[in-house]
Amino acid sequence: METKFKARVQDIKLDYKIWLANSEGNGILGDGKWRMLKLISEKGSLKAACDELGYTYRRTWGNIKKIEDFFGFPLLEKHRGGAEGGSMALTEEGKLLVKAFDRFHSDADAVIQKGFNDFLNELSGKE
Amino acid sequence: METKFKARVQDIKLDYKIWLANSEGNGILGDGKWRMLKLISEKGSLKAACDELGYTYRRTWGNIKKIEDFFGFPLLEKHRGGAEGGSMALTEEGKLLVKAFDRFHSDADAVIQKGFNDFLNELSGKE
DNA sequence: GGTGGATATGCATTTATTAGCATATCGCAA
DNA sequence: TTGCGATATGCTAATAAATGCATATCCACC
Repeated sequence: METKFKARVQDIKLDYKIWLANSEGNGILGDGKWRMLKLISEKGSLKAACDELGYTYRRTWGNIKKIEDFFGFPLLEKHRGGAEGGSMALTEEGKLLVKAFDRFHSDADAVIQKGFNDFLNELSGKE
Repeated sequence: METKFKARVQDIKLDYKIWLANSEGNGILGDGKWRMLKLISEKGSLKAACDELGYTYRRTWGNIKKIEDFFGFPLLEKHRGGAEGGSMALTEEGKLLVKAFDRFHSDADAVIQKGFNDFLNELSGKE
């Protein structure tokens, strides 16, 4: 049985976000900051990562501080000065956090994508 | 092997949102609006539902309009006037949409909760 | 035919987010 | 020892989002 939804189904996109929050419900680490951590690590530089993603250095720096304040230890080694001006790299803890979130996220991606397909089928009346 | 994260793990909460968007990426229907639709249906009234959830009538009305504009047909039957002042009830399409999103959401809830537990264990160094 | 209470909608105001500017610090290399 | 480029941080301006009025419309019931 077809439904009125069928005609619109191909225009429906799915989006979702997962994030960690503190006990007051304030966001600590989510998709955006996670991707940023990975890119900083890859580039070895906060500035370079911000330039690539189009984020402001100021804001991203504040985000990193929030995450580290929550955990109570640094996720990034920061180096100032030198020929290159400075650099950043993930600490061991930073690497572990990114790796764990990677796995979490890719598991969630798969399941949510499948659930979305089922959802669209159900809307269309295919079951 | 224990990690520095272990001491903070019990303070990490998980939150996530799933929503449908149009092709421009604008949000159409997400967790909040979905819950609101269900409550309107339950109460038979937009005003009563807003009062209960603490949302403003003005804003919620606009949200409903956005959803219906996207789909091109109504999800709610609206009645004005009468002894009670007016009422709302889900249309057949509205019921189908809520039901499909219900299933989608509960599937996602289960998997994400499990993924989060695994994530915390991984952070703690339990594997 | 007037009342009450909910739907319907515009608009001004307040509040929260984000962007952007300015400026200080650091340390290698020329 | 001076310059360069990135990290570090305060503060203000611009945007976006939500709130809060105000007001009109509708209609069963008395």
